[in-house]
Amino acid sequence: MAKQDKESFVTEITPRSQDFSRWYLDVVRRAELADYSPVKGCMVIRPYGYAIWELIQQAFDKEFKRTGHQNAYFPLFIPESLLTKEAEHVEGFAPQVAYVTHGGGEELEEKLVVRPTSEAIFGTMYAKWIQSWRDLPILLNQWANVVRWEKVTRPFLRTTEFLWQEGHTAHETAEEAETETRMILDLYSSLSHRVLAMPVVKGQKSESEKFAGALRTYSIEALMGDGRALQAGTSHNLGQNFAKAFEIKFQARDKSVQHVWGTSWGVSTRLVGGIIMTHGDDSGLVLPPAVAPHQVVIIPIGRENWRETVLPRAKEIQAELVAAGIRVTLDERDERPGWKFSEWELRGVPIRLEIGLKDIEKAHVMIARRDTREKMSLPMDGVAPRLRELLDDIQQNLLNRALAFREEHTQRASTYDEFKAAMDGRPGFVISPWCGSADCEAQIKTETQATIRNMPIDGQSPGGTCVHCDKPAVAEAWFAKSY
RNA sequence: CGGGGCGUGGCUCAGCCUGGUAGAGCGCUCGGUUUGGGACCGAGAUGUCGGAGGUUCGAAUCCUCUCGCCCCGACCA
Repeated sequence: MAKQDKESFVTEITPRSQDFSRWYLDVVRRAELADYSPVKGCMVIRPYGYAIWELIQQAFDKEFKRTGHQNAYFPLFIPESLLTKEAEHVEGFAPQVAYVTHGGGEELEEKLVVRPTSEAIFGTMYAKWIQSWRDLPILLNQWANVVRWEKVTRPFLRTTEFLWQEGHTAHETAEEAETETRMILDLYSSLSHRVLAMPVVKGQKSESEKFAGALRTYSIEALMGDGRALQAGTSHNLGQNFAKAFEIKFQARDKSVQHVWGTSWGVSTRLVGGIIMTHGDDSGLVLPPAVAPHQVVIIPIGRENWRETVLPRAKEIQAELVAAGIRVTLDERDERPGWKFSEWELRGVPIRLEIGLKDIEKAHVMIARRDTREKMSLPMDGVAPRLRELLDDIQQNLLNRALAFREEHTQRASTYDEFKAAMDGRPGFVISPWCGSADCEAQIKTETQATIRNMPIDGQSPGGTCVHCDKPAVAEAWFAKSY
């Protein structure tokens, strides 16, 4: 706990500048987003945190459906033999897999793995369902929990069990699979910007960072408030790797028998952590209106009998806002207004609406926006459409602010000296040409802790030589220390 | 998994070195006064001191083991 000066109204939150990690944990705890559970590495997502996740889910799910995907549900358990079918896949996930060895009081003949991801089980079922090119494409998604045994965990950012969405598709041609992979990447990027107000860099992962078993992996990478990067979503072109391992075959238009081309892609509850670390400040959470469980909180102000004098009018305004499609809550608890202000700021509610007798007399209300802390007076008449606009403005402002932050924390380096200076200086992205060698990548990581986050698809052509060695560069890579 | 730190009421922590009836602030409950930026007064409730073993007449305190959390590194959505 850190005592604050009088100007920041919240106590028990460590200032960001003092200790970013602690600040993050304080916000998660104080805003009641999540709590530690009795199980190591597993958190309980509390109602407020879960409400944010539900809004994220809704926004993403809508886009998946719009682009032709259907939801389904596949089992939590996967027979060990299935997971081991794709060699690179097993190797990648083996250290993180949890096993079920007993059931019904007896030892199982074949161990079951608790899914760390579901390519194996989707692949197995796709092999049964696909016979003809007419069965393609198959475009499925599932919202599920997965388990990966992690050594170091942090709420939302890395937990042993986490919630996510995983899309699994099968296509007739390589081109279609690549189109799907890239389309999803674009969709993730667009949702990140529009809904989470979290700018991301779209790009391809290096060979060493790609998904185990994929042909290639694309990711969206966001920059957190402490200058570290967060992988916020991945989209994999699986090629025919899983199709061959699971014998997912179909008879093509030319009568030949071929393997399907697969993709898989996912975003997780990690996005909640991304929102916290992108927008939050020393007073707590700052939520983009699109994912704020309460977009407006109404706080009645009054002396003795505010319940009689102010509350009825507050309820009318609440009804007006609800009718306008705004998520609004009225805080009529017996607490002092100042206490409520702090409490809702800590929870990141975008707009606070204060209404007291003075306001009712003048037929206006007091408004305070969370992002800029600006206060203003608005006429009661037409308050709903005005707040609607204000919410849009806050959403846009948060994105702009995050974009500006990323600009300030993105540097270019063409020599290794410049690179190291940049990494030691202002934390953030450093864009540099790279030769494509895993050795260079590994050495840079050892020496600076920075990794290649990705290589932007629409990035500039590199030119010149690798930032680490003197071989010609093959790509322009975005480096950063990452979560 | 290595290095470091920490586990005492819901939260933040004191007490441990030097063993002897478990404490503070905040929060919570009740009553009252209050209410436009985290109010005040009064009265209360809340603890197997993370867990297990040991040493001792006696352990929050000493010893051993163990579990969990945090920070820094190696692996990952």
